[in-house]
Amino acid sequence: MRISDSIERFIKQMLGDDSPEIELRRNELADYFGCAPSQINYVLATRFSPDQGYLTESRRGGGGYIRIVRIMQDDREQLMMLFRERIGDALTEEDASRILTALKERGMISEEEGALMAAAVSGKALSVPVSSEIKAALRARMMKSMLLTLARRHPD
Amino acid sequence: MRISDSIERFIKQMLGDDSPEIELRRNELADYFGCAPSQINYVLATRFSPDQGYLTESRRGGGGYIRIVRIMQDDREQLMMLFRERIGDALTEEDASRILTALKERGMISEEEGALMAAAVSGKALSVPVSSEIKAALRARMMKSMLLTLARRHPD
DNA sequence: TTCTATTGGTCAAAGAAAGTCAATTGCCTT
DNA sequence: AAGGCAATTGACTTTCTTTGACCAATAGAA
Repeated sequence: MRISDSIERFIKQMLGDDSPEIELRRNELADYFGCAPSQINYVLATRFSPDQGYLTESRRGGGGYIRIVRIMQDDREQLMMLFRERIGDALTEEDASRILTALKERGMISEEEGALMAAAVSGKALSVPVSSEIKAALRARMMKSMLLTLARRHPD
Repeated sequence: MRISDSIERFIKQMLGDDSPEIELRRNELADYFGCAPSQINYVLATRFSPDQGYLTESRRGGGGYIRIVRIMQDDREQLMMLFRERIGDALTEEDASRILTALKERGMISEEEGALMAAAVSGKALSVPVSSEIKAALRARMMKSMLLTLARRHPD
């Protein structure tokens, strides 16, 4: 069996019912599975990506760690739907605005949160010399990242 | 557990209750935590800098001390200061994170808003093929845009 | 006033993680 | 058998922390 799959299973077990988030040492884990440390990053990238409903943060240096957060099931399903069907890999400012309005109407985000998110993806904020394709990709990533972050503490 | 974090917590606890300023002996503290005295300076530099809302003065020689003062400024003024002096045309992820921590500590933004903003400027959200200079410029613009949005709810 | 013990400051090096990326390997599929 | 995608590895990089050697200032003693 593939090591990556074992690591994936192991992490998902740790993330079991009770704890929606865990912290681990990259080197320890790699040691435990007898693989290269960078393989942990590979597993994280391929199986715990934002698009799959997970957030990861990390810190280097002494006392470093990797934290993995799983978004709640309910939120997750709704978000995945939203990600797949409305956001995808690119987003215009208008689309972003429409999505935010819809979320506000459904009471999923507050007025303030919506305003902040709109500010973040606004044309003004993104007025740097990059192509509009890249801007659209940026908006998509930012929206997903922000929505996941909110979902983390929004256990509906 | 990182010693620097313990020292940080310890100091913030002393500052927390009622006194907006405290005085401490560098050597005593280092002794207490069993670390090199210069580590106290490290903690001060990385966690109690002016843009994090703290001022420090000190005196050497017999009866020497380090004084740490939490500076409380008018919210709006604080935002403008950040705007002008702290955020220029470029911002690293770490700088952004420090600013957000400071804003949270002063109660100017909520935990959620901070997380939202951090998510927006995070490396993951910005992982599109553009140079790091452009990313830094983006972060600066986004932070300004979001801070302006916040400023609207802090009328004089 | 000068000397000295007592503080704190600075800076660079070493240590401790984690991240990145490209080369290789292995496993299907055709 | 060949091509392609997924997995694995390791060399190199970046970031954060800890330590120690050496420097600077100050109060008090001589």
